Amino acid sequence: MATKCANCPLQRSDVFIDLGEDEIRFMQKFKVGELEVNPGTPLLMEGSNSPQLYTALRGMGVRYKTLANGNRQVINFVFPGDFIGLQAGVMGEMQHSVEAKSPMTLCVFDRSEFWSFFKTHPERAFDLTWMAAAEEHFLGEALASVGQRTAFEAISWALCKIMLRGQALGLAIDRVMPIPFRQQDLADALGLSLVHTNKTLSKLRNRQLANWGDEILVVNDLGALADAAGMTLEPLMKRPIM
Amino acid sequence: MATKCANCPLQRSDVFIDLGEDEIRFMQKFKVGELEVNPGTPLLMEGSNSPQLYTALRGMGVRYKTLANGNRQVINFVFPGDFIGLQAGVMGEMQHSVEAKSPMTLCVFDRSEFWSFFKTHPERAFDLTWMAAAEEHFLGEALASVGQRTAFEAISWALCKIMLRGQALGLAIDRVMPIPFRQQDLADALGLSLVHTNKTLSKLRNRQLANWGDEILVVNDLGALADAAGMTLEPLMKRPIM
DNA sequence: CGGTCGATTGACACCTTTCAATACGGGTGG
DNA sequence: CCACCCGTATTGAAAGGTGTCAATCGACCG
Repeated sequence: MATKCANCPLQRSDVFIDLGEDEIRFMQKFKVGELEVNPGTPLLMEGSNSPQLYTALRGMGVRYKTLANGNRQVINFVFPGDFIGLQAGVMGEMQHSVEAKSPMTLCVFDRSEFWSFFKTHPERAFDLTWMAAAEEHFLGEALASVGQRTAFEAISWALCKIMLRGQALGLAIDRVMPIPFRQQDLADALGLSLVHTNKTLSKLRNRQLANWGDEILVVNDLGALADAAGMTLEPLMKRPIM
Repeated sequence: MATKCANCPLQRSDVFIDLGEDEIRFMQKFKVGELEVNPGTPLLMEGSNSPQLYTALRGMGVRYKTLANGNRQVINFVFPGDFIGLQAGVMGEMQHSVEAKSPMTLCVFDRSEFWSFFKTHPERAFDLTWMAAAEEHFLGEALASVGQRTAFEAISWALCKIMLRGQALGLAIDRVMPIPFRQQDLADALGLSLVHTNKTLSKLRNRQLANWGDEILVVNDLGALADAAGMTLEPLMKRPIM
């Protein structure tokens, strides 16, 4: 049974901006179904022209690009509340792929209705643009991490970011957060080799900054981790959801 | 005297989608003036809440972030037609700075009118979202370059990208393009040291792939350069302008 | 029980960074 | 007109962070 938008589980989290009644009705009309997938399932492929757009309700995944030489660049990690397919919606085709890394539940929208966002619901269109700008912001930070930080700092930064989102979403219970990613995913996100990523993770473990193993991330002192990353902890902004 | 939108020089380039008459009238109302700046002038600062948004009419610049350790990450290069300040427009404040690297002419818009895009001109709002998505796409590619390519490949990629845009915009005359950037700018964009950037550039020069010096970039064989970068040359999409 | 996947480790090669020094053009003040 | 300073580009040498190669180990699974 598809979840009703009125009962959207995401609305319970206070990192998301509350939708008005009218907006909820509109999204409900827009929603064509719900999708449950297993880890490893590809949701969108680079170059594809998918008729479907998604909002992640539960579970996690990765966005990535595959290069000519076979290398993979993980663009970022997908968490509940993330909108998937914006590029396909506005530009016609995806520029990266999206794959589930844990069991996921996704809200499915019909792309052909996409334009009606702009025509009839300007607030929703604005939210969409907001999300695009937020993504641009994140990618700018990621670029700075990959470009300017050492492996140690970059990994600290990434784990910090993940934990922050996890806490905001209620996925982290008291500094402990389950994450389905592999070390290779993190390595591909930061442009590091798997081996070096592994060794750096164990260094973080030795220094009691972060402990990631058995699909579980533990961070005792977020502040210390952020220091190690050379970043400043900023409170997350409230975000809209689709 | 400020240029009239009806005579917008950008509209002459065929990389940009033609605006309808109504749209031109609307943009004209939105436009509050024109700004001419010298190289080195900061246009927007990270964290600022600028009341002004811009479209680059002439000249080039850079977007960049400054990290806690003082390092600088150049997010990308600004060319004519680029919209500057989207983040401030939708999220309230800029997440990166923008600085002119050559003399620039900018179209100035009033941010307080920003919302009217969405309320009264859904096509314009859509174009804005399109541009945000395109930027997201570009940043994804940049991330892949910095993360997965060697210095030699990354620099080839960057010069290729620059030349492609230059040609599309008519800034490149027969494989020759003036660019006001410094080697340090490119180094900061790709996460490389200045010294290594310099040496890699001279390697490109030796191999007759690209010659950048005296503020001029010469690329004889774009295909060969793209090969060196391990990228595939794709025709630029037509883009909207604001 | 063999086979696969992910995590871990050690050794070694090498791409990049850092440190230093030189060169060259443009601007400025004496 | 010349000395001097500053930003940018170049080069050489040495140090070091990361990548690559290889082997081991534990957990899960048919």
